[in-house]
Amino acid sequence: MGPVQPEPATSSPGRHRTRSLNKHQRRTASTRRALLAAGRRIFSRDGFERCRIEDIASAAGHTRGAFYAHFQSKEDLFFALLETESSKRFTEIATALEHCSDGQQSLNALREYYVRRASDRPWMMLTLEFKLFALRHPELRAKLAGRHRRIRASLKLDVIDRLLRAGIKPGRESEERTKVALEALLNGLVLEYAYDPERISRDEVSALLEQYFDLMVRSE
Amino acid sequence: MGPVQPEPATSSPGRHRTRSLNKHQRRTASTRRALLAAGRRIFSRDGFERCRIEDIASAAGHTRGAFYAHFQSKEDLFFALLETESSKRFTEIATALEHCSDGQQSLNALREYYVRRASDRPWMMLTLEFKLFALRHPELRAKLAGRHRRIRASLKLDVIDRLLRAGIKPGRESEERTKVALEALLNGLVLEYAYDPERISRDEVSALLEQYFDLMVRSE
Amino acid sequence: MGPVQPEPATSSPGRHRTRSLNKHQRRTASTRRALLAAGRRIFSRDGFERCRIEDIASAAGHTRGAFYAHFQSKEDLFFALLETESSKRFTEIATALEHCSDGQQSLNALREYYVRRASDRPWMMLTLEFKLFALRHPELRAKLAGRHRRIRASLKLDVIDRLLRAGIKPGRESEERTKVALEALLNGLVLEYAYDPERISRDEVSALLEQYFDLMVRSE
Amino acid sequence: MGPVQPEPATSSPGRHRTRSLNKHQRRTASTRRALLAAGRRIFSRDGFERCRIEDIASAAGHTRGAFYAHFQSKEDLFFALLETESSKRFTEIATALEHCSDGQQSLNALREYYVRRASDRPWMMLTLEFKLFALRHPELRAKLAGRHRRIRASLKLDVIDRLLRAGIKPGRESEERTKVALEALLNGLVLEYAYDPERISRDEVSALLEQYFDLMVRSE
DNA sequence: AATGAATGAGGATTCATTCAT
DNA sequence: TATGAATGAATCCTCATTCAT
Repeated sequence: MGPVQPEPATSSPGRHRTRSLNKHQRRTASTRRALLAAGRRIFSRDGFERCRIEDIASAAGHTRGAFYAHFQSKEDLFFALLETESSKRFTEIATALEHCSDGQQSLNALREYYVRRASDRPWMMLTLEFKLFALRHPELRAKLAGRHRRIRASLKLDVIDRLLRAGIKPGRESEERTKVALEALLNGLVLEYAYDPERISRDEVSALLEQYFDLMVRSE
Repeated sequence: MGPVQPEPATSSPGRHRTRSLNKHQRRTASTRRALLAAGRRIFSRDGFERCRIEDIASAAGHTRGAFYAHFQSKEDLFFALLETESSKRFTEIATALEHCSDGQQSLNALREYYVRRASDRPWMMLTLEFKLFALRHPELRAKLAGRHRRIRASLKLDVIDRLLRAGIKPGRESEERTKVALEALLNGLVLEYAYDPERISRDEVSALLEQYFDLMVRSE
Repeated sequence: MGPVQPEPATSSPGRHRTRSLNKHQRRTASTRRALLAAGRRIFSRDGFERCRIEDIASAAGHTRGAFYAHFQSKEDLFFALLETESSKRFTEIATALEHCSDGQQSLNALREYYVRRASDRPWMMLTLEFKLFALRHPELRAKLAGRHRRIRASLKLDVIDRLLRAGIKPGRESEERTKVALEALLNGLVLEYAYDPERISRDEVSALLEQYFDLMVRSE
Repeated sequence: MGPVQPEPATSSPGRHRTRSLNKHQRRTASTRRALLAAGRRIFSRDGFERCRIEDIASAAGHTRGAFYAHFQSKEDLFFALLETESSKRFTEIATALEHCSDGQQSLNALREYYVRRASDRPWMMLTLEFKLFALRHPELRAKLAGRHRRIRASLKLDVIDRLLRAGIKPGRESEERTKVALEALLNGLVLEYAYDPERISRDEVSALLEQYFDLMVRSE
């Protein structure tokens, strides 16, 4: 993706062709992006089984044909979303943490990021969807888990681990356990809030998440 | 058929009919029960959209026809499950609490019940399924919520509310908020455990639940 | 049917059994009658293909089981209806004609009967249904036609032929052609009236039938 | 694809798209036509209830999927047939009448057209089918009648009314009544002929229709 | 004879996917 | 690359018929 960037205009005759290709490429990439965005929205709204490819395509302003020009199958888009969207999130955290000078600041940034994730309902629902998908397609569980692992590995997220290790009460919680627990409450609360917003408010969700983060992470 | 009767004096035609009906009824009830049990299993395994009626029927040892003799549609069975299974759970708690003599005992029973629920994966997955269903069928959300409310109302569960009110740290948490939060973590952890049992163990799940229960409920 | 009538009470011990059987028979016959009546109504309302056996049974105040105790299949009831209802009609005409002393009176009776048939919509629709059935089940057409023929033969309807022969304009129309034409207009008008009663009134239907009868039959 | 073009100057990309669309459109239209033709044939042969969509599709040389790409349901095709076929007939008459110079000629054309309609059995059976459908689906009767009315209105058929008014015996018959009666006999005779061609011949049908037309329409 | 639960074949419809353009 | 018609497998649901009672 990176090295494909063109060196600005050298060969005059090839130039037109190159530009035109770039235009094509740009259009292609934009279609793909649109499909991914639509997939994110429709998958999270309707769920993997229920959503129709036609709906995704038309939400992206295209037709089924465009979909199949970019993705092999419904599943393929689903996995592509896992990849791109997961990367996006992880990059977000990494970027946020890079701007912090000390551990305390980092921990605060992490806490804030954690709480704010609850507001991205589409992504939360999609996350849920990935897990449900894995549960219901045992034969693909390994594949899904593998991708997940690869994504994490490709982004040096050990920063978080180190942070957590620094933050968590010594000897009481493993980082993994902490992450799972936080993830679990986040998932659960978002679902409850989506299910019945009158039963619990957005602010209450935030407060509960903060409280739990502090319980699980803060040293004291 | 006739000579099977030990007391010939009372075998009036009316009685015969009654017995025969009972046999019918017994068979009917047993089939319905089998279908509900199968539905519980298959729904929680495959999800509402993905599961096929045929699978439910044959898991119950019957054919599609039998299914339709008892339920109008997949959705109908789904709602019937919400009803019967929810009732079953609530009755369980109520029964457990009735056997307690004081508040402390009751609180312990509640805590134990809460943690144990994590082991009933089918029911937990089904619960998740109900919520997802409501999210994805907005037109049926009201119906679902209404049923849920009616079920709760029909079982005097204010005991729990009173208990929680007694247990929770004064002024910090409402009972409703407490219940939602506990439900959320339970749902989330069960899902994570189901998704990847190697990432977190059953004991860790229990420990996290106990810890959170104590955080949310115990007065001090 | 005729010789089945019991000789009134001779053998004392058998008597009870005979009576009881008669009761049974009477009830049986009554169920059968009810099913035939219901079949007539439902077939003419919904058509052969569309109507459900359950609807017929419940219209007769019974369940599917009773239906199958009396008829082999849907088709069987249909043919039974052809038989009983056709006989009923033919008997009606025959009876009406028997009470006439001369040809003119008979012709008038016939004319009146013809016009009045338009009011028996169920029977007219059923007649249509028989014809459509034959058209759509070529393999059963012969069977249907055969039954029809046998029914006619069993009732000396040559009276009508003789009458028509006397009435119709000499040398212009065969009796068969006359009968077909009259039947055709009757069927067609009843259908039109049923389809859109605002387009043509019941009185207009009668008037058209009378007019056509006179055209086709009256000598002068 | 490109070099097939004889005139390279005009083959702009826009044009290519237009041609390509036309080919698509042509194929689409042809499939639709084939389905309508097949529907006409199969509906009239088997009836609305009895016929299977698969039979219609394969009679058109396609599969079920193609059917659903063009029509929403069996009913949808049925209504489309009502529309296209009715229009076709009405256009036929209108065209025939346009070529007539005086009233007498027009009346003869009308008479001839009326009698000839009896030979188009598929259309006659379909007409019957529409009426039966309306009778058996009361909730759709208004819709059907509405369509029928709209079709008639869209084709200035008052010519016929004027004609009939000129032809019919003064004061005796309304045009509407005349049309209904003629339609009724036509329907009825076609059905009888289809039911048992040995009972009445095609020539006899024609003769009866001519005779009735003259009775109902001719001034004298 | 009558009930009604259960069967299972049949048919409508949906939708992921292919393919000609 | 993108379109959209067409395919055909998959699945819901209906209903004639059977069968234990």
